[in-house]
Amino acid sequence: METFLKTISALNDETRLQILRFIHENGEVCVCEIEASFNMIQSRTSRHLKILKEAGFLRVDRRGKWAYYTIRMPLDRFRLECLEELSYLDIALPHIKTHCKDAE
Amino acid sequence: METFLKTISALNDETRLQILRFIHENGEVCVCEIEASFNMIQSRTSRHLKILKEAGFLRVDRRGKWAYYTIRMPLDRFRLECLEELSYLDIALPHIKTHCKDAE
DNA sequence: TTTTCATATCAAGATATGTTGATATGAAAA
DNA sequence: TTTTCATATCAACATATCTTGATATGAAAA
Repeated sequence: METFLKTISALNDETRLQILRFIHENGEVCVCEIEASFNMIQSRTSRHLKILKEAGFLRVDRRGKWAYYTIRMPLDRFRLECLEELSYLDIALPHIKTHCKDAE
Repeated sequence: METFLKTISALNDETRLQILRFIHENGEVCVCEIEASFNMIQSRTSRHLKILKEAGFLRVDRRGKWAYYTIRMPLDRFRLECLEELSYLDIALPHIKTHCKDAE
């Protein structure tokens, strides 16, 4: 019950649905790429990623100064269904951009 | 997107998950039965049923003074998946009771 | 080392959602 | 008709969640 509610409440936000689908489509992305692509402030980006991670949708890989997020695999049946349903939705996603010094 | 969020947010509440599963298990129930079984005040019961109905999970059938709620059929794939996932959860459900005058 | 950069966390305010008690509606019983 | 009962809705308050700006952490660069 608790786990299910955590999964559901992670999906209960338009921004997170966009981020989740963005990662699903772009593969591994770092926080600064989401920040730049969505034009969102850093604390907000970080918070949403944390919620998606703790709900079991994402995993992080820290390399150097960066944190790379990907869809956690394997996903259980229900989360996979959610992701699939998400992929059918009419969501306007930004193109991937970056602003890390690293990339200049 | 809007529809998906409505579906998700309807599930984002422990009370509604209990009610949804209660109806799934008991078939057609009237508002007063939920009220009595869950020992909940009427306005609260009514509000949650409305949210579940507007999210596409339930349908109402009004007969005389009573309103009978059932799982809406057919359910689309995603809502069905949610319902199935719900059926696996460890949720303590009350036994069905009634308090309608009608039943005395 | 000190500085810089990417990310995480926290506190405060804004907004959304849930609960309750009171009232409205509408159908059947008296 | 008037009353009673089942249900719906509303207003007020309580609680949860989101957003922002400030600060903390930790790794690489200088």
